Amino acid sequence: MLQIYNTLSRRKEVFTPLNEGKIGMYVCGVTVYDYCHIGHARVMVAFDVISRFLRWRGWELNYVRNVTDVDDKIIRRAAENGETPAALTERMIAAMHEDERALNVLPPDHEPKVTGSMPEILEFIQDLLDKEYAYLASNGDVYYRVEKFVGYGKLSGQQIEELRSGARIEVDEVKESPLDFVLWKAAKPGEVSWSAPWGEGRPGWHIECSAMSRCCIGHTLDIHGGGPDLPFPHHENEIAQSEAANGCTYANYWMHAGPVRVNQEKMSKSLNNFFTIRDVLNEYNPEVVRYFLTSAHYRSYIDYSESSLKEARSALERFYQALQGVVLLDEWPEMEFEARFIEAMEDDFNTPKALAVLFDLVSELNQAKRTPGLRTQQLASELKRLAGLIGLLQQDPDAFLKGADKEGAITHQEIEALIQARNTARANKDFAGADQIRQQLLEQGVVLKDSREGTQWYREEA
RNA sequence: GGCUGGAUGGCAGAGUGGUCAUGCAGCGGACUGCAACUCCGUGUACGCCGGUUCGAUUCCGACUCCAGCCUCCA
Repeated sequence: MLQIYNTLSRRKEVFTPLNEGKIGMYVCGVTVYDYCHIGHARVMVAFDVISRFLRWRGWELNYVRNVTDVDDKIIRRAAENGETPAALTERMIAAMHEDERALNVLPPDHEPKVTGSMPEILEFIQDLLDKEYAYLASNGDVYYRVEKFVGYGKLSGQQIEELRSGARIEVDEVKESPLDFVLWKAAKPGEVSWSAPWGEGRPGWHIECSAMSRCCIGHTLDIHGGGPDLPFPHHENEIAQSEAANGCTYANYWMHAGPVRVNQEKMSKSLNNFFTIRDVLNEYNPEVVRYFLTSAHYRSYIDYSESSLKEARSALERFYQALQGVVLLDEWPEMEFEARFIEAMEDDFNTPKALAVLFDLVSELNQAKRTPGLRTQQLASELKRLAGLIGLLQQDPDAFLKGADKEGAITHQEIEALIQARNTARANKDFAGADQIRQQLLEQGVVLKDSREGTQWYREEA
């Protein structure tokens, strides 16, 4: 029985989809004016884990994640770079896909863009105008009439009176109420724009998600997800738009990932304290990053630091050391680990709990390895299979542990040659010479393991 | 100020009304020529104060502190 924490009710609820066996899931994606950072990676990985698990459990999932490719920041950045907005967004989308592939994040079923969804957006705004939930202001903007929507603030627990008293007073106010938000921005000279019955311009931020989720999934979403900063105002505004236009519940389960922090502060573009995914991947194996993001529950905050990445690396080393040298099977009997793993995952996708099950499996595997045989192979096969359900441990153990040859670092070939020299020394009982070679390799980050089958090695960091 | 969360052993991080989380690091031992890996063993953990209870880290209330949102932000 799957339970999901619903931001709307602030508790775990038993998950029941609208249509039996099928799930429509919409997740707010990225505004593509810059490279993705670790905060983005967290949302990508969280919903990747969720979507993989839902599918494996037999649900037919329609996973939609949008791309925001029209926005003030994009226009500004493109102008700074001396390129067109389209050229900028195209580059950033390609980079995003590259980052995702590195992190073993599977693509969503649909990835609609704002620029590709203009008819749906115009239709949606027209709906809201017709129903008088929207109005055309004197400057050509179209706004949403927030105070007409009963229940505004229900997702984030906001009271409309509190919001009103706290609202900023803006100069040159053309809105009926300070709470109203923009659905359509009238075109400024020289900016990209589209024509609409009410005038040239471009869509506001929130309307795209209401429009795209409606056309890709339907009036009611089973799951709507996103980052930690989205419940207010973005998702609140989406609810207002969609429920006013469609006359029914917008989303049954709201899921929000927790923030990534750096030095006790949220990592964000506005604080400029972010690490891009590609920066981090320069230093760490992508799976280390994925493991790091999976090692805490998706809703809790997580601290990005060198030590937490190192720890993730150590944990993965334990997994891969256990797997190393074991021949995997195609078939093997069922094991109790699966039930425990599923139980953890069905408890609001509790990956730390699921990983603890895998560590128990490793412990049993290591014990079994003392008398190698079928049991060892079965345990190793089961480990790789269960870890694969959340996108982990699919690399070749040697490839992970030894790492690829890098510029300026000692190569596989050089390492193997030194190991041979050392083994010759050992055979001649020249232990001082052998230890000198070991020390030499250690200084380059290479650790040796002697065993009956020969000398294994791995890099301390990859 | 309003709205949400959170406080667990050296660190990371689950969880539970009364016997084990788990990982990393540490310590002792086994294994090893020495190591590494691994195995065995090892740690007065649950912010503070009250209450409910035979019993609370776990339930309830107050307090303190921390974070997120309230402005573009995953």
